[in-house]
Amino acid sequence: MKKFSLKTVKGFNEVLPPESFRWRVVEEKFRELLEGYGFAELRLALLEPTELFARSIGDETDIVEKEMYTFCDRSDRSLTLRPEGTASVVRAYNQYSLGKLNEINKLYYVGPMFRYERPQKGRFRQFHQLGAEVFGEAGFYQDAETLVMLAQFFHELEIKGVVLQLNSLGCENCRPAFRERLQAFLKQRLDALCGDCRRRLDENPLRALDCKNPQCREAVADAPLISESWCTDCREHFAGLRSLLEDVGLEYEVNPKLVRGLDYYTRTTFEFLAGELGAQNAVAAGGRYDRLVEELGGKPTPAFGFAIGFERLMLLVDAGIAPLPRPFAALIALDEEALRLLFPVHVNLNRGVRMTTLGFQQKSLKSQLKKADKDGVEFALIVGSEERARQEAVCRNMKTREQFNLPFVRLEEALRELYDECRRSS
RNA sequence: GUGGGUGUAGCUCAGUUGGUUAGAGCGCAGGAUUGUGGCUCCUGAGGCCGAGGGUUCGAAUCCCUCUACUCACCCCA
Repeated sequence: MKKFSLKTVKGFNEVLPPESFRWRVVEEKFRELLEGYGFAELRLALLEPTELFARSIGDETDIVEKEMYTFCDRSDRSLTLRPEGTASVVRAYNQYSLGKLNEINKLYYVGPMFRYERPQKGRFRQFHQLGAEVFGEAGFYQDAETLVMLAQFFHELEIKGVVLQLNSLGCENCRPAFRERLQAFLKQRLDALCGDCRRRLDENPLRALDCKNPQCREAVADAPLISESWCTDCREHFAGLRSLLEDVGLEYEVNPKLVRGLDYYTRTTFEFLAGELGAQNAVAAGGRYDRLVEELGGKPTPAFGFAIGFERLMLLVDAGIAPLPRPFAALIALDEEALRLLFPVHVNLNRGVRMTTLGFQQKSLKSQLKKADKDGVEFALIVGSEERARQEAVCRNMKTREQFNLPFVRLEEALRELYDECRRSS
């Protein structure tokens, strides 16, 4: 490998053709689906005041503690490249009083996020998320609609083997009691816990529940479950969601130890897991966060949201889902005069559709046909001195090898007709 | 932050116990056919063998350091 001194920063992910075409197709499907459900796009700042993330995601989370790209600008303000989207959406919701424009707000976003972690499969420092948030709906119908919509997205992309896991973290009324119970339980088993879990015992004991450390897993195997502490409202919310999902036939697993790494979640939390992804197996995740809008200075507003990891999603999407765009015909000029003749035809045909290619270097007919074949065109239109004498181009069907003549005066028209004919028959 | 693996052509990789001028496939360019693609054949371009140091008569090969990439831990989408 050649050594270049100028290259991308470690973990900063770039998307090159032909992969970029596939990204576009998948992103377009996401937009169509979301907009069909009444979501509107939000294009937000990538850089935010650091305190926004500290207050929303939580001071004690790994993201805030050690994964943020934080720096001071020239006026010594602490800024952070967004590590996730929800905080910014909520900030915007409050800043622009979006709740006053519509009672219900359904918003989505697409774009890069930044976390300073060691890159590995399905994980980068700059990565991309497709995300959405709904504000103003407290009931479980909203949870169910969003989950079904996500399942439909995976179905449209023909992704198999994605499993939905569900849990409920309770609410401000019942979670504190559970926290204390869990803390008491964990304190009895302090010796069995890993350093991280011990450290988080006071601030965020719930995290011990989904710690991957084998010893911790064993220690919390018979820990009290949050479901035992749910208040009536939380119990009804979760039961309502489950029965709705069953009504529409969306399969799921309840995972009572599913705890999200961000502090703002209440009640429903979920992950869509894909075994193919290896260690980073969550392709989408999210949940309900009924307190966050208020905590960031807005009016009390219930909310539900999710994010999909774009890179991880693309690892699951079969290449066949997004065929590469192919030009329809190759215009082949064998000399300078032919090139001048074909150039206007070329530029007139390629508006909005990839109709033609035209080589400017007047290479041999053979090499131009070879190129046309590689491009996968349907027809090759050849113009050289013989054709100019006749005022007719040779048009070659690349599949059947049949050739016929097209008068110069109606080249554009004839190519359009051929194109329409091909599209009808395919 | 902690481990493991790997760096040889644009890509995927061979390269024997250390031994002359470092190879293949694919891709790219040209030709076999003075103007007809896919198959075949021929030719060509393209390498500081990741970098630096050491051992040796001699290093892609052995040793050390660094670096990049990668997988995993942690955590997350």
